[in-house]
Amino acid sequence: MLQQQPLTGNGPSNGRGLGMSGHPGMHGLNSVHEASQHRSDGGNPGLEGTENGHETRRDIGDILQQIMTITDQSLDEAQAKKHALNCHRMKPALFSVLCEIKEKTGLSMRNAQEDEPQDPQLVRLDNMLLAEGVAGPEKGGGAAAAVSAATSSGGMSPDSSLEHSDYKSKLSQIRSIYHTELEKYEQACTEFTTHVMNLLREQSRTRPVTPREIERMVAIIHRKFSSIQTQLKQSTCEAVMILRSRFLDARRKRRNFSKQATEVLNEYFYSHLSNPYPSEEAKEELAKQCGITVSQVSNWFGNKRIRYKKNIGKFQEEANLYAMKTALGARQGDDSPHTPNSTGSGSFSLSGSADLFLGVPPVNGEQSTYQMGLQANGNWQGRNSPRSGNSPHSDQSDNSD
DNA sequence: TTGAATGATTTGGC
DNA sequence: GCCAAATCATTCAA
Repeated sequence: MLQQQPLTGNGPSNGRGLGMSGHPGMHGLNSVHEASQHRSDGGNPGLEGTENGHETRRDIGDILQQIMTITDQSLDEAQAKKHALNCHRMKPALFSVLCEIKEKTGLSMRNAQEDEPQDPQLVRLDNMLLAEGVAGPEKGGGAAAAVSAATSSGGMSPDSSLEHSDYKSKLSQIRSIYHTELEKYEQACTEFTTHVMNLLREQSRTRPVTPREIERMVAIIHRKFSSIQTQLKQSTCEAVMILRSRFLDARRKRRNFSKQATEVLNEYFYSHLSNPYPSEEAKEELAKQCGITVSQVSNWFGNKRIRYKKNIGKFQEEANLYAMKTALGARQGDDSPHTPNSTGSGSFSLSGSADLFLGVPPVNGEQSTYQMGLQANGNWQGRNSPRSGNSPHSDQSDNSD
């Protein structure tokens, strides 16, 4: 992990005895040793406490000589020698020169690797986790997203609140695990970084370790831990996706409408059999009464029309039932003040109009499609095509089309 | 387990 | 954007 940079001899002291061409580490120091020996007037190691330049050079030669022989000594001797070297008065000067050389050569080699842009995949993962309410402040984002998704697809059934709380609790679990793991990684990263920094500081007593080098090392560690975090984020995203598909897929979670809701819809359908196309306003009203969405009302009428048309005979009994029921309601309405919800039809104009009795079979039991509101060509009465400009609703003045 | 019922989605026309 | 028609996917009763 820690690399001793080759000292190439491009430093400021090149040509003055500190040229370290071609060999990393101690080989470089060997060159220093040789060079200094050449320039130390045949230098005699061991001379100390001198005041002129010659003796200074002898000092350097002495230090280098001691460094070169330190590995040949026993551990105790080496420790003692190391201590002596650290206390040597020339040590700081030599050390700073080595640092300077290393800094220059190291920077030129590594500049290209730095300041790399943020990983776009990580950005996407972060955004997604934020949107799902897993990352960032807990504000019910996931649950809100769940509700929004379910509503937009028309899948909000009356008993969906239980499922949402289940979804919410599962999402909360994922969130909790994610944050615990993230915290663990961050803690491990901090601990490891501190450890490495301490090691480097310790090593800096015996080899040149620049602050820049420490910074770079910290950056490398952070990058490594960041890649682990990316994996964690990816797994979390997958878990959220699975959760979403399990809880929020409208098809998967289809629920039959309540009996009362079906009754309301059927009542409207059979009382408007000649033209079973509720206006936007009527759909909204029906949706309100049934506790479903407008799009669900549209779906229901779409399905009902097509299924009714395909098999009128099958729906005959149902049609009669609702026709009689509504007629009865209308008659009661004549006798007493009309109660909008008495038949489940709310404020609709279920006036026992002609539509109503189109569904009642003739006495002889025969039933024509015309009487059922369907023309021979398969179109509904008053509705030649979906794009007809006039309102298809015989008893509803509005037409949102 | 099976088949009918039913709500949702897709496709194509207008 | 709404609708018809076909289809899918799930629920539910036998």
